[in-house]
Amino acid sequence: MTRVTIQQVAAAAGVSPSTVSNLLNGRTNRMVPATKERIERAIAELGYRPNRAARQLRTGRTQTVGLIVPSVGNPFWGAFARELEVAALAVGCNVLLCNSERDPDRERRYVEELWEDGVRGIVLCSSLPTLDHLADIVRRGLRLVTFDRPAQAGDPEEVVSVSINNHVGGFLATSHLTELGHERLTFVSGSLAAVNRTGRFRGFCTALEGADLDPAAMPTWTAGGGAPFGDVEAAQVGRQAAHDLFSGTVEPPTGIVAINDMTALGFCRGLRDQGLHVGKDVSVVGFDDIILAELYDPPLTSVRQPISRMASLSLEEALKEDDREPGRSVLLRPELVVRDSTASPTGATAPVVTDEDGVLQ
Amino acid sequence: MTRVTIQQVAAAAGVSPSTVSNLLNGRTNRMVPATKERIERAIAELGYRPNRAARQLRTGRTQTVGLIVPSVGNPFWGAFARELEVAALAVGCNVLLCNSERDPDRERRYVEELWEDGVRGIVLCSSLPTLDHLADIVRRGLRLVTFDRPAQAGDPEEVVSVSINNHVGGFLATSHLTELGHERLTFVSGSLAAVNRTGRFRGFCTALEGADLDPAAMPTWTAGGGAPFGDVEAAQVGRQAAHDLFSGTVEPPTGIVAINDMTALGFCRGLRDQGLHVGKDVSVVGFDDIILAELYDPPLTSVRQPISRMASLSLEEALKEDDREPGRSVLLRPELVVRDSTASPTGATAPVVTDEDGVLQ
DNA sequence: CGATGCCGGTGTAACGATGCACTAAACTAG
DNA sequence: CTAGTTTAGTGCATCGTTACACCGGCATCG
Repeated sequence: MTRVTIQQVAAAAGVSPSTVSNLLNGRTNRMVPATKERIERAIAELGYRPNRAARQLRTGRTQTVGLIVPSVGNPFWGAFARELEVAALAVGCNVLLCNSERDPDRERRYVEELWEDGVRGIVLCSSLPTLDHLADIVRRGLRLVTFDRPAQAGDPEEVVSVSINNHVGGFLATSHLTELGHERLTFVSGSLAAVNRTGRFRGFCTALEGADLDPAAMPTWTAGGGAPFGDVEAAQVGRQAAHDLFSGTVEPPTGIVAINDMTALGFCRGLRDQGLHVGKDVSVVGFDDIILAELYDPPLTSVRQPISRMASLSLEEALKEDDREPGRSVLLRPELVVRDSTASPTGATAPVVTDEDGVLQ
Repeated sequence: MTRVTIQQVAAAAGVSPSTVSNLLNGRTNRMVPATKERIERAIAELGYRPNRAARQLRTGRTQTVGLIVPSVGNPFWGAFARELEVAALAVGCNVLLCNSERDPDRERRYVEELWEDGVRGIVLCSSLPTLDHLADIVRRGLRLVTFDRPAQAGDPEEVVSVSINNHVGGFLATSHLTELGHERLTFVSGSLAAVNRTGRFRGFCTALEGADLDPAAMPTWTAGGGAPFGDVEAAQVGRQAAHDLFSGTVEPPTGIVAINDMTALGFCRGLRDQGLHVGKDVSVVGFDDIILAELYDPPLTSVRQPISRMASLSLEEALKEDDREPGRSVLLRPELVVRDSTASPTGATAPVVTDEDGVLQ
């Protein structure tokens, strides 16, 4: 019931608390092996566990990293959070999870709070175009890693970013469709001025141009500026898009590139609302390759993010103490996973199916 | 950069640190309004924020609750985590999230760690049949709330539980199918000896009996005892089940009740693998009503858990200080959401069948 | 041989907030 | 007017750990 303190251990081992502390902090070179062993035995026998609060009070440090995601209700972020925790556990860290709901105020509040709580670093999944609202905290020494948001021109240079190459991702998704013969494509995303969105859209345009198609001639769609859709509501965006694009007078597209899988799935749902069939009437490519992409009917073609690798990298950067390499930006290459939601616009050809396990542990 | 301390505030307000502390802890009756105001102004001007570590070291308490879920990679748990955070935020609490991956060791380690870190309470999402591995910690004063796991006979009496009435849920799902005219039903779940599973299965049986059907005569399926499927792999379970049930020599069921939506979706995927159509050839009912149930094609009929309400309740119980009402068990009523994955068994006759005799119960 | 350096380890003052025990002043009652 | 009580606020020890400064003893060296 009463917690064991370092003094009790010291007493039991016949040394001073300082020596126990030295052992605990890896300064074993300052003691003879026999002493080390005595202390270790005492620790084991008494079941001693250092008191974190005391430790933190003294050092100002924690073994915790903060993770701020738009919403763990979104399977992509849930999966990422899980991977980050796995990585953290492996190096004895804790993850403190926060949902920003893409609210800049909330995001800032969380960053401040985490910083005040002395986290070692923060992995921030934000797509805000600027980090101005965090600049001062970063300057004061916060170790910040942005995920899924490549470094931008105006960012504080101390910030490190980890993300996929969105341009390539958008390109892969789009050229897959053009290669299948599609000539009328639409890029579907929420109205959020998200950074990853512009990259993906640029890739979309590049691929179109490569296929001698004019991006400007494509039917376009963006969420109405009004409601700033959250991450869980991403599906709503897609559904709305399908309704708008296929119920108007304008000739609808035959292929869709969605900003993420939730939006893509929502879009598929919207098509169904109107009796249209994904992979036959319309081809849809998603982004992220969440676990549900493969389960969907039809299984969704998607651009996969190497989530596990990205989680380790993010953690690593968030924990780095000194050898700061400011402005470092890690861009990983995404991979297109072709499934059944895409086909030639004739609807006749059956595409290749790549079935891979998406999960690890 | 240097953090503001309570002393600096005290100096600025011309009082002693004790008085500031008194204000901070709501003991405002011990000071004259003018003083209170002066202190408040000083706090605002200096931007003072109490140091949590120091506070915790002194008091032994936190404003944190622990949440242990099988895996936030699973959308159901992701959604729940999000709701709990919303509830916590409203009362100024933090949530420390941990993924147990349904590993009892990991679960125990997390509980211990959280307890040592002084969390105010823990919301544990475990379906383990016994809580013996946590009994001693609970006796030592841990405020433990189990979610999605109704109280069991051998549980420590201090434990409070919040969950839906699984028996009712299983009953609703199943009687929906029998009312549609289905007479051959199978209950699909992983092999985990999860508590919610038995409740749901009992509801399944009750409903069958109510429709004059014999549970024992139903084609059964349970995951092979070997691999203990995790939560993210729940979909695999369903897919496997579909393969087994519809590729053998035994006459397959026309209706399925799955232990949760992920399994249900996996099952649908498995049906598709064999060219069968959900809602036509086979009816499928899921459990949880995750956001993707509605997006699926066809939209999935599912038993909805009132997740938001359950989150507030869980938090409330986890934070309660004194007025313990031991062994309290809150059972909420689930609700059936009928969508397109269920219909009358008019469909064509099913293929031939094999037998994978897993045993239910 | 005295000085120097190193090894193995200890003493102690914090880190920042809390809350009990205490008190000076003001007020109340008899 | 004195004793008792309330009001408004203070002093100080303390939570458990850390890290810097220090120290005695022994080996080495010029």
